[in-house]
Amino acid sequence: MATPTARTPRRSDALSRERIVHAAIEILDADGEHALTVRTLTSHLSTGRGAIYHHVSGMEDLLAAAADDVVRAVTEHAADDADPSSALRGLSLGIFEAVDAHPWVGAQLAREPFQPAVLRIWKSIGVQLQGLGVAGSARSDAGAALANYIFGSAAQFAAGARRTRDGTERHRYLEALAAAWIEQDEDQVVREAAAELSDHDDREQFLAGVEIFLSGIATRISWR
Amino acid sequence: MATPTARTPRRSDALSRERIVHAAIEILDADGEHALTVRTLTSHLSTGRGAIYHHVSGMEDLLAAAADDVVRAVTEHAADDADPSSALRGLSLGIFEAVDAHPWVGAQLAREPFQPAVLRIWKSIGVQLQGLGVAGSARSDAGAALANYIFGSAAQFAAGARRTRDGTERHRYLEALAAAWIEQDEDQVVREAAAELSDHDDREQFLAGVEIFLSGIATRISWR
DNA sequence: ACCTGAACACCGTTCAAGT
DNA sequence: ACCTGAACACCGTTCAAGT
Repeated sequence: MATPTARTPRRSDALSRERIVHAAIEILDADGEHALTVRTLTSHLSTGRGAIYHHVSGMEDLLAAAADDVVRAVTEHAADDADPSSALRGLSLGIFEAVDAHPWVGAQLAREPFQPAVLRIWKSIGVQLQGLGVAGSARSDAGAALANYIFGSAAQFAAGARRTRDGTERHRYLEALAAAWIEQDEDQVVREAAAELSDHDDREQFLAGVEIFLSGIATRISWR
Repeated sequence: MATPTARTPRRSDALSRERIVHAAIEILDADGEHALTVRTLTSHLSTGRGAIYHHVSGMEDLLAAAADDVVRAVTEHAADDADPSSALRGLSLGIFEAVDAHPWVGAQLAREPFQPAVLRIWKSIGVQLQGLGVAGSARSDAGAALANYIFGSAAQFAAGARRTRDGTERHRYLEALAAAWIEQDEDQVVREAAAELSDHDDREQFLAGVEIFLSGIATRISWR
């Protein structure tokens, strides 16, 4: 008996960890972190509530796997660059842009230190620091400094990106914030910071921080 | 008619924002972030569920106020130091120690960029950078770099502190983690990082990162 | 004004029952 | 083995009713 042609309609694919993680990323990207619940996920996948627990251990595992998917794409690219310093710049910027596109990743990276996505970033940084000739505990220290700077920045930017996805809304939001800030505290340092706030560029500021870090490392290497 | 003596038993003080925030800190310190719910809080205060909403706007406000209480104690101390660099070291270490004592603060600082505790830290850093002679957008950049490094570190350490409050448990945990890590990835960089992991000191590593940023900032000042 | 506690509209996870 | 969906044990917030 002849089997049906290749375009036999397979109305629902079997559930798998991969399909679940992709569905989670879709929901997170479309409607944000709050929107991902077991209920929205299983309805998106047209399946029963308990079904996902055959493939992921729970919500924590799912969020970690989703973030790892996004981060993997970045760290794989970063390995291309031959110069360690520019590889570190590229890696940092890649993570910044991934968080900009997927704000939930920023919050997730700060949540759990030993999740796969975080280990992946630590390793990428470590490889490049090795290329710079930093070794032993100096490498751990430098790696931790850059990684924690990236995670802290990612969490802060993510909160901003969540609130204001378009530019003009963002500008208005920051101006209102700066005004409220000055009203609360008249100190000159606060006033100047508020003035910088509404037209500063997150991306430029983030990269400036990476340069500060790289300068700091370079100084300390030359001390040895 | 004589009023009763001063030791008239007032069995329950009136509710206030301050009392609510203090009760929240007690619960957070004693049993961790998961333990703070409107139900545990109101039962701790022997009051009705809705009562707290007369004094705080909700859970987010409450957590932000609790973190601000802890951070305020640190930033007030940090202003004492006359030398800006050592004031920045002292401020950083103070926040590290506050997070060590109150791990929930680490998670909270990464959650929301414009909460009072975060603004307080930004301002303290800004004042000291002004003392170092850093001005304009260089000050924003340097301030953001150090602040985001502190926030990222705080979130990572907090997760560790949450898991392992005593030293031997911690050491065992890190050794198991290092072993799992090596098993998953045999790369030499990972192997070396794992070897550093189980006997590294979070506090020393954090302070090493502060030095890297201070070196980087100093280098860039001398460029101008 | 302040407080109460029931009601509302949700959560993540488990598990007996089905296929 | 994989999936279903009801049940369980929770959440934060609101609000009519009390004082």
